[in-house]
Amino acid sequence: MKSKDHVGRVMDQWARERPDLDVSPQGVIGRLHRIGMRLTEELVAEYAKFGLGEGEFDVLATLRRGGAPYRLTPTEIAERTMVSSGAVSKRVDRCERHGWVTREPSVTDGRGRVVVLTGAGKRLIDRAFTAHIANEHRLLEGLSRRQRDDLARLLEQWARQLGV
Amino acid sequence: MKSKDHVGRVMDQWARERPDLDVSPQGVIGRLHRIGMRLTEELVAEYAKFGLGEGEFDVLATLRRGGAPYRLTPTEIAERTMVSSGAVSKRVDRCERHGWVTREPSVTDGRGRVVVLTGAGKRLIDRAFTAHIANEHRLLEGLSRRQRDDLARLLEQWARQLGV
DNA sequence: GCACTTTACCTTCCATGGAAGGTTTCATGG
DNA sequence: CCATGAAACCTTCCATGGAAGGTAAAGTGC
Repeated sequence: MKSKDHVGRVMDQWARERPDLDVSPQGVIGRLHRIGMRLTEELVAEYAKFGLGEGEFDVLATLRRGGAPYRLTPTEIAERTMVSSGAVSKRVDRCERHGWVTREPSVTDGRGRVVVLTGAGKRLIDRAFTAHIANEHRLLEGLSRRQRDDLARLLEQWARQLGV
Repeated sequence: MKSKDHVGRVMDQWARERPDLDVSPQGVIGRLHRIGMRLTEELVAEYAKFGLGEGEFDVLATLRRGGAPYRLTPTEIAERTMVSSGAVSKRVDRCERHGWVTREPSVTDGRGRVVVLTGAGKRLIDRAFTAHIANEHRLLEGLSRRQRDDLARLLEQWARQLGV
């Protein structure tokens, strides 16, 4: 009989204290939350090795995976990274300060600006992303190939249901 | 042919831009992260209906599920909620200001303090937690009973591997 | 072509959490 | 018993993000 994980113990406590409630959703949501916190810690530690915070990594990776010529508007970046426009402004500020991106005026819209990845920014994110993916492989080592596929499929369906 | 979710599209972009990398972990980690962000938004919105922030909810729920007499030290709260001792200090400050908890000196340890749930705090968290669980049921509606069980099992194994 | 509304981006203010350090108290070895 | 180190909690400082509001430029209706 293997011992419970943290969330299993929490669920037992609630079953005792609030037997009127079916807390089974915590088996999914509680664990997802807790795993997410741990994963974030681990990923952020890897970004830090390259002098990057989570926000900066997100901006550079979003620009990079968009492909040449590596240009996106702040609004596009906000939509793709699920943060507010204000957060994008500040993230781009930090990237700009380090010389990883520049801001250029839009040619088609006088209000618009375009965020452009610099050569230095591209070289940095290419190195950091390689390490990032290796790190993600490591974090998934505890699951078999089959289990990862099952998990990805279940999460994909759920993500689609939630509209994310 | 169903269309891809957001993370599926991101993975396609990386496959094109960085064909040298196996980005399959993102199928799990990227989706988990994105679902986690959405879930947090939804849960926080529910807490707010009771005048609670995420931190306060966490503190009150942790005290409540510990059972009578609803007393824990700040260190215990920090361990159970995965935040720093400084964060616990501030969370307890806010709960105390609202009269949901009190701080009492420890009888056995002159350095120690004990955080105690008040009657008002217990009544509040009991109402809020009932709504919280209903909310979690709603957020899982898109998955079948069988899928939720599979998901919970996979996440439990992964959580144990990660030590969370 | 002028008012009005909308859009895009940025700035300011506030809330929150982590890191590091301070204070008080406890435990331990001599 | 005292000195030293450890533990518990809190406070301060800093980083970050959201919300709300400001500014500039488009779009729209007349």
